[in-house]
Amino acid sequence: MPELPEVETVRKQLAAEIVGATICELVVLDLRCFEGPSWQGSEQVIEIKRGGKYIFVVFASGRGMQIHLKMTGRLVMEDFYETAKHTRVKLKMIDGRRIYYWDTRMFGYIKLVEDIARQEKMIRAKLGPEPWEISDKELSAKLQKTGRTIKDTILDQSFLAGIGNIYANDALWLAKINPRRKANSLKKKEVAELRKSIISVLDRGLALGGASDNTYRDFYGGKGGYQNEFLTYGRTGEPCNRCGAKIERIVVGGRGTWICEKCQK
DNA sequence: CTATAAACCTGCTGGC
DNA sequence: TGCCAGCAGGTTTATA
Repeated sequence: MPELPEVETVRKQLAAEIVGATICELVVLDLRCFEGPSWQGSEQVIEIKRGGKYIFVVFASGRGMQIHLKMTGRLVMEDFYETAKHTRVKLKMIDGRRIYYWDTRMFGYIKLVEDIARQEKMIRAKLGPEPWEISDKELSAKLQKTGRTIKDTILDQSFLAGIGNIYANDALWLAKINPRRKANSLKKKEVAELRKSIISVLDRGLALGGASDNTYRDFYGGKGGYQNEFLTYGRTGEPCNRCGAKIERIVVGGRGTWICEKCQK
């Protein structure tokens, strides 16, 4: 699933290809993946930003696009997508190149807005800090305020931005914390370990270009590499990398959760 | 405040 | 081989 490392990988690639370029047409193939007015004229791209799992494409005019890949969205510029079954939106540039928004399940979208700076500000107001923007002390204080499970809490985008199910599972395993623990029961040492672990798995994901467990692909249509290094995610019955006990699948907060019961107390 | 569930969707998998 | 229930999980919205 596109989480922070996957979205950041796409953002970087998108920026490298289209900052400075001009988009002259946007064709909507499925209305469910598009919001906003119909496309008018040409727009030069000046910057591609990211907040949590959101991408913001900034135009010189002040207008722009907010993009969210949700579960199965892909932002790609491979020719294959010109005629692919699930291509939902096409973007054409004056130099002839094309960008496609592809999404099987259509949860994601491209949203065209009049004032992208204002839109970005609005979204950011709802997002918590990214994991490296918060100190152990601040994180401890925030966690003290909630009795929810630690896994639910770190998956909450208004608490911390960017973490999804893959990295949440792996970070908790790395920190040796049971996902069912209440957030306010974590000791300071555990909070520090958790923050370090979250940053560690996100950095690893970033270094490998994300996780392509099933549907995720980068801007060039390629796969990431993190799926080959999952610590727990989806590894039901496989041995724990630390102690060799079997990884078990449980459900926390209604979501699939993988843990080593022996390591994560 | 918290918790749970449904809704949005399609494709894949497991059981029979 | 085919059918169907169940599952995948980011986010919003509704309900308890």
